[in-house]
Amino acid sequence: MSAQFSPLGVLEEQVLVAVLRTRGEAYGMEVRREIERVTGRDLAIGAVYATLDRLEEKGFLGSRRTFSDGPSRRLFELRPKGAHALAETKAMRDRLWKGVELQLLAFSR
Amino acid sequence: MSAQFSPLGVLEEQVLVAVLRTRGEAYGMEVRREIERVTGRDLAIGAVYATLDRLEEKGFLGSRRTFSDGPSRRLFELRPKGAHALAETKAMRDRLWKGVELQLLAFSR
DNA sequence: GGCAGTATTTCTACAATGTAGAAGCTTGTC
DNA sequence: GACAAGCTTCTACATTGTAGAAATACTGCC
Repeated sequence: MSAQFSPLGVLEEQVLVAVLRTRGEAYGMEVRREIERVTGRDLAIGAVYATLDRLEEKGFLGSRRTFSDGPSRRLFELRPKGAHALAETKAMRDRLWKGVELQLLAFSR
Repeated sequence: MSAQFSPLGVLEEQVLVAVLRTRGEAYGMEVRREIERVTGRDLAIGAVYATLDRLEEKGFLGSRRTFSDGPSRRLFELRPKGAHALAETKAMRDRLWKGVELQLLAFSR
């Protein structure tokens, strides 16, 4: 029997999206900055790396080192498996939220 | 200095939305069924109650017991604080995803 | 070459959230 | 009162999230 899909965690999702957003520049510090820019959260850097590591272990991300210029970086890139997880997570949530937004607004009045 | 906003967890959000979706019928078993219907996840019932409890502790939900007909239920309702957290969580994520959706599609090709 | 400063990653320890399943309570039925 | 059905509570544990300090490597300056 097939294991059912389990959605990404909140930070996992944020990190994965930030990797997409920073295409080609997706290394730890920059991912952290991107999340800070977009969401306003200033995460501890350890939180970001821990998550990047876990996503790599799961095969959602790949990484390689750069040596060329400046300090060596660990560049991450999205893998198909990660793209899939991201899409599923989003689809699941869209289904959940469908029609609820208005209700939430109505509630807030 | 004000503590920055920290988004709801995935299950926390699902439970809160399910409470909205099942207005007036939002008790543990029904919330579980609603999440199952919409997302396809069949959660252990313990997971749902643990989350409901935590959300109540935080003041995001209120609950009261029903005695009238059939087995006694614990009915939950969204509180303003919960509605606020839900809206913030959604807004933060919408900002994050803005413009990325297409990129994700492009990636999948 | 030694030093200070900057950028980045790694490590360690812990807190919060998510998960599962069994046990317990109530009500209705026979 | 024994049993079944529906719902909630409890206990124990796994995964994810969080923080900050330590380590590493490069850069420019003297």
